Amino acid sequence: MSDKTTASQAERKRGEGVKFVYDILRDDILDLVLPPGSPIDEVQLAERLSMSRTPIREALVRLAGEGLVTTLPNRSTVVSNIDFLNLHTFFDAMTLMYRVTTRLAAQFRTDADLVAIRARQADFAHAVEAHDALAMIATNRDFHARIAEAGRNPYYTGLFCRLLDEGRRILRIYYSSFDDRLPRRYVIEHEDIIAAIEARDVEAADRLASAHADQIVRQIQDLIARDRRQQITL
Amino acid sequence: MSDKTTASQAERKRGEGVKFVYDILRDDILDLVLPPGSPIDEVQLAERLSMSRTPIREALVRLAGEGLVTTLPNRSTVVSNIDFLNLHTFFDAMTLMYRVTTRLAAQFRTDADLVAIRARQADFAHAVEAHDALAMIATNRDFHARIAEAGRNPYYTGLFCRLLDEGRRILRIYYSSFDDRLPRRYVIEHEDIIAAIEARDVEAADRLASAHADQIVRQIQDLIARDRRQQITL
DNA sequence: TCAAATTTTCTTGTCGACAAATAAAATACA
DNA sequence: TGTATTTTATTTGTCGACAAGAAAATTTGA
Repeated sequence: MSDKTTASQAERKRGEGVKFVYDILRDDILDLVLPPGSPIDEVQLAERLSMSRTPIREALVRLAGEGLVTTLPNRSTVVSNIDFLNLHTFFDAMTLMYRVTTRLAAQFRTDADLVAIRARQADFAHAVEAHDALAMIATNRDFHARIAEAGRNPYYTGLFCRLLDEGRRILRIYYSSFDDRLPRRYVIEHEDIIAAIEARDVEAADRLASAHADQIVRQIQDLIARDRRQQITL
Repeated sequence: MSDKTTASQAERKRGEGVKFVYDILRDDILDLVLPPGSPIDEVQLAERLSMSRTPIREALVRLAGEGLVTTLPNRSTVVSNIDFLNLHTFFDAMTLMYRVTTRLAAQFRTDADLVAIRARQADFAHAVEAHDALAMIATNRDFHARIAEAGRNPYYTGLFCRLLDEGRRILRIYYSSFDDRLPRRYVIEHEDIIAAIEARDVEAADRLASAHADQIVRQIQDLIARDRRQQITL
């Protein structure tokens, strides 16, 4: 389990209990520390975090609302499965949100947005140079989430972040197969997107985001196909 | 408050408590029985529904996840406000989801979907004939939600339903101003959309959904403008 | 030996109670 | 009279406990 759990022994402030459990579980689910299908035992969690079951249940309700966890009535709650059969719906929504949020960012971004976006891009470039696949996944997510924020449509941002998180989970499965050639292309594509947003060029932003999304979708599909071949050869 | 609350005296089955409160609160919020800003007293609710605070809190957490309720730490939870200043983000997302879901429905619908969609349209037409504005809002929502389901992308369906619900709240404010000429146009537009979905004509479905969305957005904007003028004359 | 029925164990959903945090009321002070 | 401070009251967040359901284990019967 996550290392943070051991630090939980320290006394927590009142009203932060739910958020505390929520964050731990969420991280563990997205990092696949808790892989899909893992049962979540309330009692066990309660004594490990040295708190009552009440805040844990509320955190679980919240996670269930985001689809990260599935609650079977009167039976255990488990980490939601990844629906590999219908991944195309995920890719479709992902691509659309990439486009829409980047468009809006080009339209509504402020200078402060640009600064923040560039900071995330720096983090991403750093992760790529360090060949740290996990950090790449996380920083890429933050980069695009920040662009979405600059677009200032909370409905899109909400769905997009959910999709990015789900993507984090999917990529995490195949992260071992990463090579270092493709990511460099991503860095350049990010730079192009930033340039379009800075120039307030909506159409260019749309085109670039679309291409970028296709790129990512293709990579994931390649990783899945490669993985499938490996499983067959074994 | 909702009439259903009185029926709550009857004994409920174990495991349905949360859903019970959730449904009641959700309906009351969307029907503006609980207008934006209304405080929600856990204790009061608990004794009114004759149950403990635990399931009520869990229902509130769920509602907070959907943005229908806002929880101020250590203070009361209130019904979320409608952000009239940023309604354009709502309209934008709404229009996009209308288009995307209708497109996908034209692409993936089954015959069973068509039957179900037609049934919803019948309900809608009935509500229009009866000049029942509230029923119109509800049946219109169900009609489009069913189309979204036929599109088979749960990410889109999820966001779309949220938007439709929020729209239900907004329309509810102005429902008194409805006239009976516009709705008939809606019925015809619905029929056209159904025809496009049946013919699997993706482009036509997109075009019609787009026009339909614009129509609805324009109507809401008109209602708001009219309301504003009335407020000034008063 | 295997299947059906029964018992046991375990987990969840709900409850009532308590303490911290905040809001409201009351008091003191200028 | 109006403002600052203390006191009271209300409401939330958390806790431990209990009972209903479901799964696992056991027994019974063929």
